[in-house]
Amino acid sequence: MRRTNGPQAVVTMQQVADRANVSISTVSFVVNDTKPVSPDTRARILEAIDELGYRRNAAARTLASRRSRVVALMYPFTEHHLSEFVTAAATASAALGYRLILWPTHGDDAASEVTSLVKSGIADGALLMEVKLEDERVAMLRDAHAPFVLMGRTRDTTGIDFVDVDFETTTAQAVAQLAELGHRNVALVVEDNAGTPLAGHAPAARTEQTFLDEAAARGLGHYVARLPRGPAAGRELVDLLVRDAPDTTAVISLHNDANFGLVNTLRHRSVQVPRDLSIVAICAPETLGELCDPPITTYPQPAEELGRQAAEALIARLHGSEGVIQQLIPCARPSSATSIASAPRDRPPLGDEAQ
Amino acid sequence: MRRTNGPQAVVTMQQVADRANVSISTVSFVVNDTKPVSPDTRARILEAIDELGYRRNAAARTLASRRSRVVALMYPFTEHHLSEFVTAAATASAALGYRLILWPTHGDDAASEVTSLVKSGIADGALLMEVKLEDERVAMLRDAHAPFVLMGRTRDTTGIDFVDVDFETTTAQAVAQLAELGHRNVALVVEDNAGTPLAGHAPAARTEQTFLDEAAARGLGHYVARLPRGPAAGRELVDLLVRDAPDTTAVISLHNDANFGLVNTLRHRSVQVPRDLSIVAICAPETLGELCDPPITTYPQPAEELGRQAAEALIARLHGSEGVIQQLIPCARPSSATSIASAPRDRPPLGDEAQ
DNA sequence: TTGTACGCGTTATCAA
DNA sequence: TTGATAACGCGTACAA
Repeated sequence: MRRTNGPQAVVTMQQVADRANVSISTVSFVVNDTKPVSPDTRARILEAIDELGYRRNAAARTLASRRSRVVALMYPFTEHHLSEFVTAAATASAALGYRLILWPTHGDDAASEVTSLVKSGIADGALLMEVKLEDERVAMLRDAHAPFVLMGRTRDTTGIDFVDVDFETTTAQAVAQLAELGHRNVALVVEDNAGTPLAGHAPAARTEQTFLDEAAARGLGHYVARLPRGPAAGRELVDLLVRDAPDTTAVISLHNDANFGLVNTLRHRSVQVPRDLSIVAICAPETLGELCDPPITTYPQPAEELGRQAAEALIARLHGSEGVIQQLIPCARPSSATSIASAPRDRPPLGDEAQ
Repeated sequence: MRRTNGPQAVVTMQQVADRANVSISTVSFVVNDTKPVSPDTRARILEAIDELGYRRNAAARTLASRRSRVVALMYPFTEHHLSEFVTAAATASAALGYRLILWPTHGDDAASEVTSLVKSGIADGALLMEVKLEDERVAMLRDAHAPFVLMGRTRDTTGIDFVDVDFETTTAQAVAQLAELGHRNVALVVEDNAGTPLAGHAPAARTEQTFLDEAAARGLGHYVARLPRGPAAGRELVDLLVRDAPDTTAVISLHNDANFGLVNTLRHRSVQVPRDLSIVAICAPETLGELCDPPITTYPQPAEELGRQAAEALIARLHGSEGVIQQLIPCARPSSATSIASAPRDRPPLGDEAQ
């Protein structure tokens, strides 16, 4: 950190060497543990380091070694909720001697951002958030021979390192769980990102596809609602169900905002959860379901795990590990089942309840 | 970014100079706009830069100029919700040519983290989150002559740059608003961080103090609940009110988790909001209130504003600006008032309602 | 086991 | 308006 002109000066390796009566390279060997050094010179050097408060200068190390020991986290700057996996990634990186730098990008200047990230030498590699099914950043980074790991997946993942939530497995589990409870008509709600910078993001698409496949395989009636973010989503979902899928007896939600409005609106319409309608949230923040009334059964997002594994994968790659790293992490099983129950018998269609 | 051994090589200033038939210094003058250069040599240089895809090397710039153009965001790594102001700070920094690096710290090794941040030269300055009333990081950074700006405030702010939410003004406004509606017994709920890494954090303490002062000045009965985070907080709050402050007719909440459980529990007890009890949330995420049922009137947190101003203040300081920067940002006024109303007349004490 | 010396890619000072 | 050149602090090949 730059100091305002004060008494403090930068302590250099040379000063440590002078104080310990050795050469600068010997200090380097000790500090980096790159060559054997006799016990007592090592001790003298460590003592000098301690007395002087010496720390290696990051820029000089980077310049000389051609490695910055920094990884960048690229994400669209419209994404406000940098949640737990950011911290997890930063913490894991720190544990491995790396630092995490935030790299917010506009949707439309991602190209130049990638270029400047790559060419400036600021970071050794990148973690990519909010990955789209077709993501231009991937080709750019690969062309630049820049190591990167996706937190997410593109459509074609051939030869690409990624760590992602296993939406497929989680969705299939949720559908199976509901089917076993006798539900015959299930609905899915996902975020609609069309027209936003997140358009084309993968989680909703993958979940929807798996949902349709699983429902079809089990002969279930199915309905998919795509709704924009925001507090109104839950109410809109109920309106859609009433109009287009009134026989629905179970809802799977990949739409965090909708959960609150959903249970609240159902209550106002005297639809009892889970007696009349089962609800299960997938890949939601762990505590979100408990804030609803009634609490919503949740397959919690593996946020910490995903952030940590992504950082560790990238750093392993930076350290020369070979082989493609492709890690899918399913959401944990719900810890409670308050909002799911057996399918109701002879329940009237949604919208026909006594109001 | 380091490249895996590939065809791409680092393009240096010297290569640009060679191609444009000028000296390396002239390239530097153009690139940094530090000295006037004749129009056509400038044009030749820019062309060469473009053709070669040249970018300044960050480490070399840092080493030579002794400025990294990086600012660090220090925060306790237990804080999972890096919300909007982190992105705001990162975006604002980027707009000014700086990068933001995440610096998660344990509670107990903050000392060594500060030291390494300062001495490594990785960052030019730091933004401090989750500031405590007595924060050891402040003295350390000042002793190291390292520029920093608090996102928050210590108890004694003499000569310290900070940007903070104006909890005092916001709290006073909320109390005044309720008093004008005739409320005579008001309660405050804040997060209890005793025993957590956030113990001693300032917002709760400042809000509580202002609340007590304002209530006393207006002759209002008052009650303060300090509750740990978590989904159970709202229910516990109601229990406390029933037991210790049953005449309360209005609640001010600086406890985001509690809001949901509060309205839900009141509903179950047939206490109507706002007819029987008014609720107002202060410094909460803008959309949080709308997710409750009924929606909670909210003084929204100035997250984006705070993050941006903090980053800009720090960078201004790095650019040599003089004078202490102390910026207090009040929360905006609520955009709706669905959960506040005139004080009820002759309402029975909480707990005595028909269940 | 330790020391010498060069190079990393810039910035900045001084001269031309 | 341009150019030469000395730092900046460290890593590392090579020499001793």
